[in-house]
Amino acid sequence: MKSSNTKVSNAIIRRLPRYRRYLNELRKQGVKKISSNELSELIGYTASQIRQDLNTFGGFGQQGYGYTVDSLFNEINRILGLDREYKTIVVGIGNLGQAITNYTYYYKIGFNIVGLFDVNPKLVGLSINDVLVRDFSEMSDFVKENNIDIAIICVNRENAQKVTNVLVDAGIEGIWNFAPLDLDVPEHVAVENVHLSDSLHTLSFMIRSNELEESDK
Amino acid sequence: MKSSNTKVSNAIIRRLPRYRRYLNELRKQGVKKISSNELSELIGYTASQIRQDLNTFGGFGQQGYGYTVDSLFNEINRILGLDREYKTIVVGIGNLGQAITNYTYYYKIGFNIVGLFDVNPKLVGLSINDVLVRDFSEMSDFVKENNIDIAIICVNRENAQKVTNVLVDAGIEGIWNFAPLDLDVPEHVAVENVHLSDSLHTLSFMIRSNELEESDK
DNA sequence: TAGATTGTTAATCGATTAACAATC
DNA sequence: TAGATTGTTAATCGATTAACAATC
Repeated sequence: MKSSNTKVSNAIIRRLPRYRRYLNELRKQGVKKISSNELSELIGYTASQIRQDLNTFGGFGQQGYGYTVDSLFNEINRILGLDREYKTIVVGIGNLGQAITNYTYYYKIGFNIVGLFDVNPKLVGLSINDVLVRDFSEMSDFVKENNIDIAIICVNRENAQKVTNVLVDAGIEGIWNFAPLDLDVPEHVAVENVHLSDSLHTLSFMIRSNELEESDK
Repeated sequence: MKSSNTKVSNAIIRRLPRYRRYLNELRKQGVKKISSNELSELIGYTASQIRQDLNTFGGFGQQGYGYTVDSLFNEINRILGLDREYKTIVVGIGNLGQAITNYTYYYKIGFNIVGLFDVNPKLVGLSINDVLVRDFSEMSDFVKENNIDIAIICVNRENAQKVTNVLVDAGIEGIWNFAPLDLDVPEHVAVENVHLSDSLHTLSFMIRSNELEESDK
């Protein structure tokens, strides 16, 4: 594996989880080996790009043979940091927060939801999947005392930066942000945005483009 | 506005909703005019890129003055296809489906949820925001009869392609896909994915990178 | 060994940035 | 008019693709 301080381009990072998804499927189907050409057919990236991408992190293949599905899958898991567990909290337990909590709880191995926080007294005291909803005022201490790695932000736009500041001060490592704004954080804190509005607007753009193309004919 | 068949790069498309978001904020704050330099400061793209991006669609500014916030906001709305309404259905009314339904209903003007579908008899017959949950078997006819534009797919991985095929046959224009796979659709159908797993794995990668960098010092 | 396929270098393509003429 | 700032062309940079030598 190459030096960790070689900055990996964003384009590659975005492709990694996709490689993982397809390799996982192949693995489940019992496929043992795959060549960059076969993978290309499946994923839709060029074989050349696949080889380039993988070689950013190391030589995982074997000339004349291809890649062993299982070991490549494991390598990518390791690259993605999925070979460990993350202590995770959710902030903002409204509709979306509850759904994301359940989603993460049931489907995301390694991301352990250990705390839920909200300001709404109607929610504080309730439990979701046996995890208690605590008052927001307790969050800072909780993050420090339990060495929380990741916070999932599901509060509204207006409060998201304030929540973020508290999390950063308490030593959070990563934020999965569902609030529709770009958070201001120091460099050592990772932020991944899920901007649902932006995504829906992108869909709208594509539909409009298709319609224009149709009417051009 | 330039010809609609000039293919707009994906990079630009992804930036458009972000322009919209910042312009909307400025508009709400009562800001009347803005230069590409000021906008650059705010959004974090270079002024040059902003001018390039906007000029892909037309000359919306005025030399020596800048851009009028209100009219630029309106132009971008139009470019994004947000100057119309979309008849929308949600397929798969589990936890995530319900959350997305509520989210879209309350926050997304123009995306009118007019139908909900599921196979679960416990859900069929219920209402969310006064919209009835119907059995999946009724979906195809419903889409045809009501000229549905957009379907939001919140079913599981296993059923997502099957659901998609029915939607495509019924004449859907766009799909907002929350299932963790890449759907196979004809070219005239727009698909926008929200791959929550991929997003979380990207966050994991970034956290790991930061940790490696830290330990390198 | 011969064939296959990777790993890697070189070429190409596209996107971003810089520069500046046009013009409000 | 002078100053400011866009719109647009040219230069640069980075990412993708092609080619092929290395090697299993």
